[in-house]
Formats: sequence, structure tokens, C-alpha cells
Amino acid sequence: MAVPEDPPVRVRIAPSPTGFAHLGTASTALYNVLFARQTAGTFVLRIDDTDMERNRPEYEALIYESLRWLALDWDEGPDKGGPHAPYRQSERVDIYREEAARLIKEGHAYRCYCTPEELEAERRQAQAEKRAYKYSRRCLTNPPEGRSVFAVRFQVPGGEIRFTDMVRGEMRFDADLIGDFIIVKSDGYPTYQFASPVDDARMEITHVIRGEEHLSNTPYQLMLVDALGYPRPQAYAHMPLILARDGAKMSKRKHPELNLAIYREQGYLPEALLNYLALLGWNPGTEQEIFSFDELLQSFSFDRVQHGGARFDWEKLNWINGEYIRRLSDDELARRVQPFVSQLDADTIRRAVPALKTRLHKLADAVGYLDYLWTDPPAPSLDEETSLRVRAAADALKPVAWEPEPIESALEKAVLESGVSKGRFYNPLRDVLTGKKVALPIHYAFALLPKDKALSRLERAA
RNA sequence: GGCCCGUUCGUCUAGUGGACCAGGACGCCGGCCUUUCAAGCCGGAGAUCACGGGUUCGAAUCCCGUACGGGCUACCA
Repeated sequence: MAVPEDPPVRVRIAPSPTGFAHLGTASTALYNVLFARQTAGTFVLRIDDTDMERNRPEYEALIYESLRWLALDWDEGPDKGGPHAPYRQSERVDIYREEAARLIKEGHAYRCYCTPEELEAERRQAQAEKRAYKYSRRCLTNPPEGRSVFAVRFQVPGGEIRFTDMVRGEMRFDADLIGDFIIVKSDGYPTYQFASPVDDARMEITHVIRGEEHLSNTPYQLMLVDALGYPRPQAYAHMPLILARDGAKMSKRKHPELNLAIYREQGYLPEALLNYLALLGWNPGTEQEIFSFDELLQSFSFDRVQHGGARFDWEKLNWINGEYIRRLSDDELARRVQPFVSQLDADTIRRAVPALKTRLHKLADAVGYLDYLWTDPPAPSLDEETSLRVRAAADALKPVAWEPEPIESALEKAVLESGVSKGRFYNPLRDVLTGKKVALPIHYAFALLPKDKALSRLERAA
């Protein structure tokens, strides 16, 4: 894609630390990283913390943590530094102030003394007259006297704004429809609409890859870039939004899947999440579903990105995660399961893995299969006949070496001698041993529990 | 309200004028395997291609309109 005389590719994400780290941030970061690695470019992390009301440093830490967990590492950022430091917008306010002053001086922006109430009234008026609202430019033509609190507004030049979107092709917007907008708030901080293009320009960002919600913002930012005299980014890529299951926009309260932390907590493998995210809104044009990161690097391209939003689907994620779990080596799976069953020693976990592997959709599922190892199940009441068989099982197991294979053959023999079906014989045993209807295969269930404990559970019940 | 983006099985999608009475994946249903649950294998149901016009010998694919969904229109990002 890059032609020799093009400057080296630089891309960025600019998440806002106003809450937990978002799924959308991971998705956008993935596409940025893919493009950066494909072009031997640089991936920049910039923290967009100009909303003084909602920013918190601990939220910034969550962003780092989540991106690192996903192995979406950045080349430049607040914690790493780089040639365009600082990378935190709150530390760049001098730059925005200078740029705003320059715009005012050159007649591209002006101070606006209107109060929120006055603006609200203007808006309502327009609505009542069924007019599209545009700021009246009162403060440009006839500013009120004697006020000191002001915001800075950009004087929109109008005209047609065109740009290239790598997903959607050539875009055009009619800027005559856009009213003069605020670029510096009355608290002195820049708005997103201002800080973002200024930083993109000064950080020499060549390709802006971001969510579709910014598509309509692009003409605002391009006008600013032009007025400031910076070169425009070469291209944009507006990626489809991730929607909730019901097709609505995700909300923090109703949609836990928005929070990146829960994927780690529930035992989704980061590489599986990335695979799923890549497939939400993009497809390779082949029937391949499982992609290593390197394979994604090979096949990803913006011209195969979907134009419409995609709904998030736990079922498909679960399937992909299960595929990844099954492809892990036994040792690796044991290592990854470990934090979820911290009650158990490494050896027990390792021995459970062969039986566990095909049964997990996510690592946290291991708890349900293994918790009988550290909690005593209630002893069920058994009828006479069943008790007899449980006792027979206990007797058969007493002399046996405590490994799945010998346990299995001893039990098979006991089944034969009992004259009942395997199901009739095994179901009560499973219940007594684990307290559950669903468990690992019975010989594993036995072998994982220390022999004396297993036998005493049988004897206690019979 | 205005502007922008979108609309193919429940979901993610393939499809760029004839090979499509629409293919794959997840999920669902049935079977095999089986001590439970999975995994695996085999098979199945499931889409009047949002709707209405047009262009064309021929349209899911091109054009127009409508409906629906989403985004932006904030001194949020």
C-alpha cells in the first residue's frame, strides 16, 4: 500500500480514560496494530484526557493493562515516551492554546461569550422553526459587552470536504451545513474535535484508523487541519461499530461485554478474543475462521472490512475460545488454568488437563469441574441396592494403583459383576464423589482426588 | 429536523449482472460414539437477498424512492 516516497506509516489510538477499558478500544487497537505491522509503521498510544470531569489516572492504567494483556503493544506512548512526547493530552494544553491563539489571530477562530443557556435557546428556536441548527455567529458579528468567560469557536469556511476512506472509498461532505463549533472550552481545555487533529498532525499520523462514530467528525477535523496549515493525513479508515446482541449500542450498565477486564476474568484467551474481534466486521473472503496473529497480518486488508455495525455474539466467541483451548499443549493449558483454580497444586491441575481440555469454553469453566476436589459434596441418601453397589465399587478400588487406567479397569470389572448397566452403576458414584450430575469421566474424577478421600466419600455414603 | 453510514439464514458473513431456486461459520435439531457432559464424525432445518419501482434478454448484485437501524449534529470523547 505504501509507495516509496510516502513518509513512514504512523497510526494511533487515542482512548479516553473515563471508565473501564472498552471492547471497542481493543478492536480499534487491533486494526491499528495490524496496519502498522503490515507497513513496518509505528503505532502510537495517546491518552485523550481532556474531559476534566471524568478522567481518572486509574482508568488510564486499565487501558495499559488490557492492551498489554492482548499483546497489542505500542511503540510510543505516555509510559514509553517518543519523539512527539508528551502523549497525554492534558500535558499538551499549551500546544492547543497556542494553536487556538494562532487561529484567532489569523481570523479562523473567535472568542464566544455565549452562555450555555443562550445557546440552548438558539437551538430550541431552530428546532421550533424546523430549521437545521447552526450557531448564529453572534459573537463573531456582534459580541456581547462586558463578559469575561469565553470559549473559542472555529469559523467554519464551508465548501466541500473530500477525503479517502480505506474502507468506504472517496467521501464527500458539505461543510456549509456545519456551524461554527467550539474548539476550546471555557475551562481552557480543548475539545476532542480540536485536540485530536492537532495531535494527529503534530505527531505526523499518516493514517487515522478509528470507529465509525467518527466518520461524520472527519470534515470538522479536516477544516481545522487546513486552517492550521498542516498536511492532511493520507487516509482514514472508519471501522464498523460493535453492537450489542439486540442490535443496540452497547451501554456500560446493560452490556458487561463492553468491559475488557471480564474477558480475562472469565478465562478467554487473549489470542482468541483478537481472532473473534478480527472476524467481527472483517472477513478474509475464504472459509478460514481461526487465525493466528501472523495469519491475520498476512490476510487483513481494509477493503474487506464491513461497512455496517456487527453484533457481539458470546456463542461464537465461546466456540473460538474453545478451539484455542483445544489447540494448547497440555502443559500450556495447565499453566493458564492455574490462576482459576488456585486451591489446587500444579500437579493435580496437570493431571486434570487431558480430561478438561475438550470441555472448556473458557478457563473459568474448570472451576465447575474441579471444585469437588476442595469442597466436600453433601452425601446423597441412597437406596439399599445402590448402597450395595457403591460399597462394591469401594471394595474394588481399594487395592488399585491410583491412576485413571487401573481405576477404570477395576470399575469396569465391578460393573460387570454388578449385572447393571454402566449408567446405573456410575451415576450414583459420580454423585457421591462430586455432588454433580455433570463431571469429568468417572475414572478421572476418582484419580484426581486423593485415594483415601475418595474412598471415604464412598464409604460415608454407603 | 439536517447530514452521513448501513440493511443476505437467529448471529457473523460469502456474493461486485448469468456458474445462486444464494455458499461457509456459530448456534439449533437428529444420528453415531459414549458412564454424565463435552470433543469428534455424519446428516438436517433455517434467507420471499428490508420493501416498492426502474434499467437489462437476465439483478442479492446497477439506479431511484420508502421503511427500519446506527452515527454525527455538545463548552463528551
